[in-house]
Amino acid sequence: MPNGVLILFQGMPFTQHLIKPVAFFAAENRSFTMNATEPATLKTLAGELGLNVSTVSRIINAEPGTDSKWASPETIRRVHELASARGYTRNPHAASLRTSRSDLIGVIVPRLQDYVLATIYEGIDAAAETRGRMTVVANSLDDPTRQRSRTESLLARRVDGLIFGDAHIDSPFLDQLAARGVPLTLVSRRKAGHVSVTCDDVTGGRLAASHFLSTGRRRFAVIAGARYASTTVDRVAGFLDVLEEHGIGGSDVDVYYTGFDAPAGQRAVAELMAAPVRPEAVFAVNDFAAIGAIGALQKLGVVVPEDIAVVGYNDTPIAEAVSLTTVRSPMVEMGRLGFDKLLLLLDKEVVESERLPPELIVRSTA
Amino acid sequence: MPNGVLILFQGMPFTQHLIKPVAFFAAENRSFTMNATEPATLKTLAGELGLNVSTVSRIINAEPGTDSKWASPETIRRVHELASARGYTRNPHAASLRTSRSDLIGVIVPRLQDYVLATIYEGIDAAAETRGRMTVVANSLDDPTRQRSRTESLLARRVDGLIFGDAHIDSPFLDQLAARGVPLTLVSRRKAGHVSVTCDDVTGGRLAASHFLSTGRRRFAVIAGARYASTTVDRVAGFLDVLEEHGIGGSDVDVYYTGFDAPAGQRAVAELMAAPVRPEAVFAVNDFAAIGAIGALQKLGVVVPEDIAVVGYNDTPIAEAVSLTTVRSPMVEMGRLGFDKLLLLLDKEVVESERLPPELIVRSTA
DNA sequence: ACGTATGCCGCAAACGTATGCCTAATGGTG
DNA sequence: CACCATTAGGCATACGTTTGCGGCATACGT
Repeated sequence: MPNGVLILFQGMPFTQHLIKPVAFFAAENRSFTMNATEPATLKTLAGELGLNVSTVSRIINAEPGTDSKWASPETIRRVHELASARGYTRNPHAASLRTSRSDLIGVIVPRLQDYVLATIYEGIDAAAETRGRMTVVANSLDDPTRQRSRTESLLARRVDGLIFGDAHIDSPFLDQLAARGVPLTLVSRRKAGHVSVTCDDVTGGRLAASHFLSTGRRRFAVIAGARYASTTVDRVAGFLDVLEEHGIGGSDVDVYYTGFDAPAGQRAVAELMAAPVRPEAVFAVNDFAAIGAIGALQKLGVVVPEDIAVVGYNDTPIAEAVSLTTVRSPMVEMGRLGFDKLLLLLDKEVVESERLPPELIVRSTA
Repeated sequence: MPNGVLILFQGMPFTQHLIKPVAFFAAENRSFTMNATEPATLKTLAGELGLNVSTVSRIINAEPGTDSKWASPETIRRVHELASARGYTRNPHAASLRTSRSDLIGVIVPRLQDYVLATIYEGIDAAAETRGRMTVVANSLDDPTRQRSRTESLLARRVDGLIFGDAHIDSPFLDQLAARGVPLTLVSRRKAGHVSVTCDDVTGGRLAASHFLSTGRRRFAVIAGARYASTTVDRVAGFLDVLEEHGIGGSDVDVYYTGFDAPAGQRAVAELMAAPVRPEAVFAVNDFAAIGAIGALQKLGVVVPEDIAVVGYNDTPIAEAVSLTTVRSPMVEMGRLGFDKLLLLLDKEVVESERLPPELIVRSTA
């Protein structure tokens, strides 16, 4: 048998994904013929090295920086060398069982199909990746029953904490969860009594209104989402505030609570064009609703922005593509911060909510 | 102390999420004062019931249908009753450690921001939910390095199998993975040698071409995505096939490999309008690219479809909103089937790839 | 009456890791 | 030389499940 030959294993049973190509050593009368069909564990490493599992465990878990006083530099080198040669990866289930920490974070969003939430989730996941955590995401569809059931199944998987992107401003669900001691943070939507990272949506609504006023519009419609979302409530409130400050209100502004997607925008247009008097400007609390609205308006022969101006919200790529004037919200950043704050919460630190500033992006629809 | 009083615990330490409200029983001289700060385990249940953990385990794991011969009906009732009273949920880490199965499925997609992949993932997750599995998703951004690293970290978490939505038709990565014995299936994109569930993209391309021909167009452009994606390759191939069958080719059709999103559509238009002669019809292999293209065309004063007709692909909601003619692909179904086939694979069954039929949806852009 | 089948359940050993507590040898100090 | 601190590890247990292998009754067949 040749010395130090590299043998590649193929077509191994599926439980052995983690085995990497392994070098056999056949020296003199002594040869290690470790059972290559078994994935490397602390025990197998320790056995080969003539060490105790506890020693190997401590060496492997030591911070790379800290000069651990648990072993000699030589031993540490040998351990790391063999570990990487055998392709050792810690069994997270065993570790979690021992430590009762899973390093898993659950994320619940209304729907990943929604670009906004998908982007926020990317921010969460990016932050998790840098911190060595993994995330598990679930769609609640904003349905209270599903919110509960998906939450319970994530907890049953022993996630360390939860991030909600689907908070309902009027539901006791999150309060009950917090009372049970579940660490959680909120992103995108806020709710009193919980740590949240949101866009400053009141300001966002104000930006839209101010822009319309500065271009001389006087009659308005708002295409709003669901009433239970703080995003809807705050954006509408900010918008109406500014109008009121300029003495506009009452019959000069109509709010349509339809939804956050393109079809919702179409439905809203169908409604508002049926009203006795047309608005001169439409504020949609979501880009997709805005685009749906614009599509419907154009189909009716309405020219945007000459006849009716439109402003959206979030500044998704599609907004840029169709040249939609919109309010930019920091989606990725909300996700990142939402995750970071949850981590602080898990460390028993005190954490405050945060509202990130929006920015008006003027393009050609308003 | 009152009898059978219901006590609600609030503000418990965060490790105890799973404890549900617990009923204390104080009867005569005997009173269970179980340690309410500890989550229920098989041991605590068994202790309270005077049974052995193995018995409780077998009862709890028995299929609800099968009349297990492991315990008397009365005992089974008592176990289930106490389990639900204590809010018992199995510790999945302990179970996985024992069985070396995690019931976790890893999913890797180019990017969840992409509506198409997000929808496919929803199909996967929906299927997983009905089978009692959980999924973990990661973005690869179609970057080979990230594909590998995200795959390895999912494997390190001991997923039972993987579903890829980002297969590169020319990369050996998946082959290497399969050779290591990792069970996997592909969705959206196919690759020779692996089980995949895709849309019949060749047919989809043919549908688009036939439609253009039937409305009298003779000069074409294709906005294609990345060359490494089978979706690009197949859709373009089907499109060109039909043209060739009608004697069209060569300088009468240009293919622009830009990307799958709206900005890619804009870039492609910038290129194709700079060419010496304009196309009469544009086939975009993705709705978002199509919308980006339409936006760019309109900005240049080109009227769609009179000057240039446009057909997209996938039939996303935004297509309906802007009245885009497109080829519908069964996204959710692809996800579902991709998951189901992986489960079959895990059961060592033989599984075949599948191509689902597309459908042309004619609206007003072509 | 005796052997066997069945119903009902317990014993004990893993799975792989983390961690509190020991120990043995070495080096330094007074 | 006696004593103590440091270095370099080992021992043992617990985390919560699952599962092969019994074991003891009672019922049943001959």
